[in-house]
Parts: sequence; structure tokens; C-alpha cells
Amino acid sequence: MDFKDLPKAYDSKDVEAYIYKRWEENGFFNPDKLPERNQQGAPFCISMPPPNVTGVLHLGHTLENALMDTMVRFERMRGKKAVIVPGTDHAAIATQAKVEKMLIADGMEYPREELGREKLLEKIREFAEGSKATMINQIRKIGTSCDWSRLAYTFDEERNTAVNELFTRMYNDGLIYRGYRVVNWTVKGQSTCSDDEIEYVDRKAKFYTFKYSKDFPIVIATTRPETKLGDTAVAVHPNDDRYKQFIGQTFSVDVGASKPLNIKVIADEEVDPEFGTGALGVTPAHSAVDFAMYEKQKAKGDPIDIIPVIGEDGRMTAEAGEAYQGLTAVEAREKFVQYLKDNDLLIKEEEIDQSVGTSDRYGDVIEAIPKTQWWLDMNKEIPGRGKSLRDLMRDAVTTGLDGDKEKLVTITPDRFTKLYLDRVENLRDWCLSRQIWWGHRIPVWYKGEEIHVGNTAPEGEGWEQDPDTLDTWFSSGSWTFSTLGWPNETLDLNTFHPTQWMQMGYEILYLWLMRMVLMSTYLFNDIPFKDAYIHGILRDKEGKKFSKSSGNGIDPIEVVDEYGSDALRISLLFGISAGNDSRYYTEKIENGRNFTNKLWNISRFILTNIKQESSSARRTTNNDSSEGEVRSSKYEIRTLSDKWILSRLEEVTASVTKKLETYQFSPAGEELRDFTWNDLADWYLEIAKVEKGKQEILMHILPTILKLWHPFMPFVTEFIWSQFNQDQLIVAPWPQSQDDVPRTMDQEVNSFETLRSLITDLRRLRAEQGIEAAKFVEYSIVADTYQHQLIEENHEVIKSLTRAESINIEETIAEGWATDVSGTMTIGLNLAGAIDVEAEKIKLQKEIEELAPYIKSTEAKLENADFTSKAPEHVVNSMKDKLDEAKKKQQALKERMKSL
RNA sequence: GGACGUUUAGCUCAGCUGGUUAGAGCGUUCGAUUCACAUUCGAAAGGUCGGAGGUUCGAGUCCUCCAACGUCCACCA
Repeated sequence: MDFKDLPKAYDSKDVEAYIYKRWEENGFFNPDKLPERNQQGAPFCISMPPPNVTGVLHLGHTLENALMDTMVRFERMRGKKAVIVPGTDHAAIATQAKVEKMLIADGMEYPREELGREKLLEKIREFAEGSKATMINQIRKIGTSCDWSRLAYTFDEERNTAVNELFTRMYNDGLIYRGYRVVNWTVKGQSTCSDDEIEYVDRKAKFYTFKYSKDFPIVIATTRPETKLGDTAVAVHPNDDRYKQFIGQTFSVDVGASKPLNIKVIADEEVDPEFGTGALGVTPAHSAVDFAMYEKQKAKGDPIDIIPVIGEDGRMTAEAGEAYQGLTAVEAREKFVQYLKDNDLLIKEEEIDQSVGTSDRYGDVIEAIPKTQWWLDMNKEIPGRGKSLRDLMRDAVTTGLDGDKEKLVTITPDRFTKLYLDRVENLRDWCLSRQIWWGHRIPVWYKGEEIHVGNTAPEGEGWEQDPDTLDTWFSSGSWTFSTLGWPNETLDLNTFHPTQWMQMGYEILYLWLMRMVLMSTYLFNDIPFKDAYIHGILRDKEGKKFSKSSGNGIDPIEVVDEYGSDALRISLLFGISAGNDSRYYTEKIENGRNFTNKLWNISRFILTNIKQESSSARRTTNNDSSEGEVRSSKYEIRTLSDKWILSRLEEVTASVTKKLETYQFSPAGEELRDFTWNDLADWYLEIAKVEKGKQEILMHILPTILKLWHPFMPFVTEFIWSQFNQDQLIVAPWPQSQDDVPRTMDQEVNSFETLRSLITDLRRLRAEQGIEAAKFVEYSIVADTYQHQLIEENHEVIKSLTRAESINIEETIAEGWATDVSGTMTIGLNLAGAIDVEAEKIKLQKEIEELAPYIKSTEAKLENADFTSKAPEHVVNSMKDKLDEAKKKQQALKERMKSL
């Protein structure tokens, strides 16, 4: 397609499909196929946070892809060996829960029972494969330049090997152990879950204060009376005078169950004498805290019993007594409370606010029940390392591992480091095993008393593999290295690990970031990535979270189809700041689309302009990608506007580079947009229509801004680039900026700014007087020598941009003309006598008044010795200059007033 | 109970280590169909930076307290 055929409006659809295909064909997503320049460059690797195979991508994924792709394209152009390693996550519990829900919706009552393990897994696998295919296509559509040859899946064979190996090593180091402890149990999901998979919701609850029996001396309180059937102790503070006397005694109490409870009164420092009745009914089987007391008592040699009264089905067990067995917890609660009432044991019943833990996937209330599970120890010293996992996780974000700053994870914004650390200090041992089926099987085999832990099943007959699966985060925690080939010593692993950059939403800081740090520090004594950028979540126009239940979900692909991927990308990136939520709404996308179109038309103008103006086919074809700046050597700086725009381009290049280096995506993009639209399009291109002969300069500017824009808007920039280049923009060198912009430019830039405001002021003058836009007018200007020269030199530009018949430099503005002051110049507009003198006076008076307070306060500041002696010189000087100008302006205004 | 975040034009948000008369986009008002673009162009109106103190020559920008909204954490027995 030749540029003369470029349509007036940019149509993203065909272009995007064509361009992405071309990229893939050229193989530049694969770091091994990048040009020599990149092969020599430093590695830059981003592990794509693998989206869950639970369905389709949402806007949040689009934001993440935009962030990653912007970074990787930037670094690729800068000559690094850059790669995004893509993948998907089997998302164990989330996916199984999703498929089960779908099966139930289709009429199945108990999918697990009805299908059995293998058949249900087959269903889930089918669904997962479908999701994967959909999501990969969606990622392509967004334009993410990830290396599909390195595509991974948390549940494929390579990752399974990694997971098993990791588990085995941790087991052999004594960090993974099997233990009977209280776990978080979802009855609906029929599985344990980790502390991180619990979502707390506020609700009202009844708080009951009661005695076990008439003759029991201590009053206790609870929101879960039914669990009290499993109480085996009452804990009080050792110094509590009210209860001291009972410590050590055991009471047999009849609570209306089949057999009486033996309640021992124990002392525990943890009990707060001020809270409630100062005594705590201990239910070791159904409370993590109480279980800890149970363990403590055991260690002390003064054990108490543990009686599970709630089973895995959420119903009361036989241990709860015949009268309760089989009842749901809620039914049992009612029954027990009724018993207390009937026997005059209930002392108080009040309503309180309670925060109750629920399963984030199944939604039901989490029960605490005791169960034998696999755990990862946070506190145990790793053999030969002198540190625990907790220590490593702490070191990785504070001092760097072993005090090495190269092994320090930097989190942006910094405040998340503190949240991370708080969490690290409070981490409990991680329950690794799950009873759901969709996931990596625990690599443990049993035969009688024997246990085998390893990558593969042991030799010999009669071994049975543990039926449980691993917490999904165990596999995603190893993502940064499992995707690079570990446990094999691959070239990728050596080259790209630790990875350079990671981005994620703050909602998975604990779930994922911490686990990745844990795994990498454990295995390699190294970090998983150097810098982590934390982004907020996308909300809708009202600030509500996007969710299926709110019905406000948006399909990014529909948006891409309508507005284009580039438009979507920049509208998501603009207006965000690290760690903060942002809102998404149509106007933003339209704005993105409009800008894309603007860039398109700027390019169209420049390219066609070149064609028309340079009959000698000056257009350079660039056939050596390392010579990206080939055009720059050819241009000639001739006018003020040339100097100005090139100076601005330098400045913007340096600034955008700096901002991208520090992950300031929005400021970088906005600065670029401001330059492209407000400086280049609105001024320089308009001037170019008057001054002519700017082909070379424009053909320097266009490629440069296409490069600068490419990380943000890869499609449209690549396509425009293809109109005058053989090579591809995706691997073109990032523009170099000379930090030392020649000082002589400053003066030029200032002169141009003077010119620019003069033109704006002249335009305003005619607009205020209601002169119709098409009409040519006469201006006159009172200017000093320097300004005079400026106006002379740019006479045609001013005339054209203000639609003037004539512009004359005069001693004074003639009578009957409308006037105003531009900087220190007085400007006039010929109204052919039709001037409202009074209105003019009012306007000028207003301007004089507006200036007065500024002059006054600035003068006061400059007279203040404290200020002039303490403030830095440049501040004082610039203030003097400004004051000077303001005074001149005021003077001009006053003179004009007088002459009226 | 603890911690963190937010509070700047009608709306959505920028404002780095304190230093010019506080910015952008959208929206609004007025004007424009001229040869890149009406997904456009020109011009304008509109905030004193949640509140109260303090530090400083100087505070949206630092400190203290308060308020509203939001988020996370906690063994609320």
C-alpha cells in the first residue's frame, strides 16, 4: 500500500491483523531471532502473569498486557535481548469451582460423585483448553509481543516436573512436613484452603454469654455455641484473681449431649482479662487459636482433649452427641441455644458486628476443622543456610539477599514494601494440600508406614499416591524459573533469571509476589525479578469494581474491534499511577481513538507533503536498521520554528526515555501526546504550510515520534513506518537524545514562545471583537527593536496563522482600533472605527487590575532581605525577570488606557 | 483494634527531592466546513489545592490534629 492511498481516517482492523502477523513471521518476539544488536544486548525478561484458564480476558488483563508490552518494546528498541514469556494458569480451585458450577447449572447435582475423578478432570481439561485458546488469541489481538515459542502452562509436563522437584527438595530439607492441625475448610468445595484464599465479609452475629452448667464456676461467651460441644478447656489469664483458684481443676459438665464434657481450667497469657468475661472456652478442634493452646498444653505435659464435633460435610459428628449428630451447624446452634435457655444457663444474647471468613471461590463460610495435611514451614532453618524462608523473604526486599543490592527486589510504589513486610512477619505455615482434583498431585506415595517423596512413583508394587493436589500458588510461585526450563540447567535460565521486570495488581501481592520470592530465594538464593511494578485495579465510571455479578463487565475484544488496540492501550495507560485504581469509561477510549487518528493524519500530511514538495524523490529508504537516524544528518535548520521544534523534540525524547525507565507510563505518554498534538500538529505543521521546504526536517521528526510512540501504540506506528521503510519499527533503534541540548537553543525556544503567544493574542483579539473567521484583518503592533525583528522574520507565518491582510509595526495604535497587550507588545486590530471605547477601557482596566496584586506581592518578596538572601539565586533572578515583564506590560496597558 | 491510600477546575486525574501568576483530558460557552485530520481547527470561562494549626524567606508539596471516602490486615473468644 502506498501512502497516497492512506484513507483519511485510520481503520485499525485490517492494519492490526496484518501487522501482528508480520511481526510473528519475522520472529522478533523471540529473543533468539532478534537482530545482532539485540543479541549482544543485556537480557530483559518479563514473565507474563499467567491468566487463569477460567474463561476470557477482561480489561485488567489488557492493562497488564499494555504495561508489559510497553516495557518490552521500549527495551527491545533500546537494544536489549528482550522477551515476554507467556503462559496460562490452570488455577486449580478456581477452575474446578467454575466447571462444577457450570455442571450444576446444567442440572448435575453432585458433579464429583456423579462423574468421578477421571471424568470430571476430563471435563475441566476440555474447558481449560478452550479458555487457553481463547485467551491466547485475545493476547495477540491486544498486540503483546510475547514469544509464543516459549509458551508455558502451569499444568503442563515441564511445569509438573518443576513442581515435583521443588516439593521434593523442600521435603528433603525438612521444610515440608505432614501434620495434623486445624485447617480452613470449605464445605461446598470439600477442600482446605490457605489463609490467603479467605475473603472476610462483615455481618451481624449473635454473641451468647453463658455457663456450661449450673455448677460450673466460670462464665464464657461465643458466637458459635454449637462448637462448644467440643470444648475441653477454659482458658483464663494466670493472674486473674477471679479465676486463679480454679486453674488446674477439671469439671465434668453436662451440656445435654450424650456424655458430659470434661473441662479443664488452664492458664494462658494470651487471654485478655478485660475482654468479655475474661475466660475463653477452648475448642481445639474448631479454632486455630484454641488449637495452638492445645499444642501448648501438650508441650507443657498438661494435655487437654481435642473433640471434633463438626465434620467435613459441615454436619455435627457423633462426638457431638446423639441429639446433635447429623444436624447442620446452624441447626445445632439453635438447638443448643434453646437448651441453654431452657436450663437457665444463657446469661446474655446480644447482636454484634462480625467479620466472617468465606471461601473466595465457593463463597461458603470457612469452617475450622482438624486434618492431616502437608505444610510448608516458614520458621525452620534451611539446612546449611542459617536462615528460614521467612528470613529470605524479608531479606529480599530490605537488604537484598546476603546484603547484596543486586539481589534486592524493588517494589514500585514503595509503600507496598511495607505491606509485604508486615505480612511476612505474620505468615503462618502454608497449608499446601488441597482435596480438589484439578491440580498437581502431591508427589508423595504411601505403602503402609512407608513414605516416598519424589518426582516419580517408586519402584515396586503397592504404592499409592497421595490423592490430594497442590495449592495452585505452589506452581505459580515457581513461574519465573519453571518457564525458563528449571530444573534443567538451560541457557534460558542462565540468561534470563532473575527476570528484570514484573507487574501485577496489588490484590495478588501476598498470594503471588511473596510466593515467587519464597521459591526463588529458596532454590537459587536469588530473587525472581529485579523490579516489581504494582498497578491498581480498573473500575467502571462510577468507581465500582468490574464484576460479573454487577453486570458491568466489558469485553476488551469488542473494544478493540470498535476502537483499535492502540486506542485501548493508551486509554488504559493514560491516567494511571502506580498502585492506584483507575476508572474506565467510553470517553477515554474515544480520546485514545482520536489521538490514534491524529497521529495517522500527521503522518499522512508529512508523507504526502514530502511527495508534493520533493519532486526529486528525496524520500530515503532505510535499509540498514542500525542506521535509524540516517535522515537526521540531512536536514538543514533554517527558521526559528525549525530550531524550536527540534529543540522540543530533543527535550521530549530525553524526558520520555527517562520516564519509561522509571515506569511512569502515564506521564510519558501524556508528554508525548502534548508534543505531538499541541506542538507538532497545531504549530509546526501549520507553520510548515507557510514556510515550506521542511521535507528533511519532517522526515526526521516523523520517524522519531513513531519510535517514541511505538511502545504505546505498536500497530499504527508500525504500519505508518512500513510506508517508508524496509525494516521494521519493532526493532528500530530507540532515538538518542543529547542531554546537552545546545544552550543557544534556549533563546530560540523563548523567542518562539513569544511568537506563539503573540499569534494567540492576535487571534483572541479578533475573536473577542466577533470578527468572522474567514475575514482578513489588519493588525498593527507596537514593538521594541528585538520584537520588531522577530515579527519581520516571521511575518508570513503570523499573517497566515492569524488570517491577516497586513501586519504593521507602528509607534502607536491608531484611534478607533481594538487593542490588547501581548507580553510587552501592544497589539491593535483595525475595526474601521466600529469600536466600543467604553468596553475597551473596561477590558484594559480589568487587565491592569489583575496584574496589580502579582506585581505588589512580587515586589514585596524581592524587598524582603530574608528571601533574597536565603532563596537560591536562580529563583530570585527569574522572579526579577518576571516582575520586570509584568511591569512593562502594565505600563503598556496604562499607556493604551491614556490614549483612548 | 491496627495499617495504608484518597480528598486539587462540573467530571476523571497529573503535580518528582517545598520555589515563577496551580496543569491535562473530557465536559461547557463562543466561532469555524481553508487544500492531513469535524475521530478536526481557533478562542474563552472555570480550582487557591477537604478542614484547623505549625515549620519556613517561601507549602498543593513537609509536620501535627481533625473529617469524609476507600482498601488491606487482626487469634472481636
